[in-house]
Amino acid sequence: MASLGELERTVMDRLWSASGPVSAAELREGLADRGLALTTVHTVLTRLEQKGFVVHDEARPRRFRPRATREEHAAELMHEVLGQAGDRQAALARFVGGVDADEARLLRELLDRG
Amino acid sequence: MASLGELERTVMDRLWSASGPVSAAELREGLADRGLALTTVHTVLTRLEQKGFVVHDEARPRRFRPRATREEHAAELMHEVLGQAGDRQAALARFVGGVDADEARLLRELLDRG
DNA sequence: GGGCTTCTTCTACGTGTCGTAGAACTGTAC
DNA sequence: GTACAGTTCTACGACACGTAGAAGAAGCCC
Repeated sequence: MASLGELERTVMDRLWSASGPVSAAELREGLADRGLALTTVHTVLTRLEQKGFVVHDEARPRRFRPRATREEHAAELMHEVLGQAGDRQAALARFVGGVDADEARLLRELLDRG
Repeated sequence: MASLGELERTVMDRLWSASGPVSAAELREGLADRGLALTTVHTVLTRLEQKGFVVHDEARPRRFRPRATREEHAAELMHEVLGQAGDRQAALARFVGGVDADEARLLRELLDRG
């Protein structure tokens, strides 16, 4: 699983927070504090696309969006981590041992529903 | 959170699989197929220690062990991922949506026990 | 349709991390 | 106290990432 650099992560955050597809120029505006060149934003987007985190449409100012929602992505990552855990059940046990009461309640609900 | 390189991960795997603390020399034997120099193993262990994954005792052939079990580590990582998920509940929902029946059963048990 | 502007792609460079290990130092055992 | 094993220091090549200029492609206006 490819991990992300600091700017890459920031860009993903912006994409996830956005309400829809975003152009490189718009992204750059959102990151104005960093004073990045437009090409820099493009490069990062291209790399994120190569890694499978981002897709773009064919419209002329290209618009980029995350391949998955932030939550889908988190869930995927969690499964990935669990998969490398050796004893999955022990890892799950440790994991649920660390969730707070509200989340435990939510988990019970979700399990009953499914 | 610092992520690991390929050899670093391999070394962690060996440490997690070991029954107790392991010296650099023993580790090197276990990785004999790679034909690594002892200093290489030491370097990797030192870096893992800097990153907080490994600790060593003060005995003279230093013995290294993981700071946490593989499962503790996985659970920590899962919490970390969850923490960056934005909507934790949505992420949890996605997550439990992806566990198989056996694990769902186990989760229910664990939640009832806690 | 020819040029100006904007967007996209290609290429490159500096820096940091990781795999790798020699050199230098330190402790242990006889 | 010297030889040997173990440890730390230092370094270097490769690759990823932040960064961006140069070059190429597309749209726009007259």
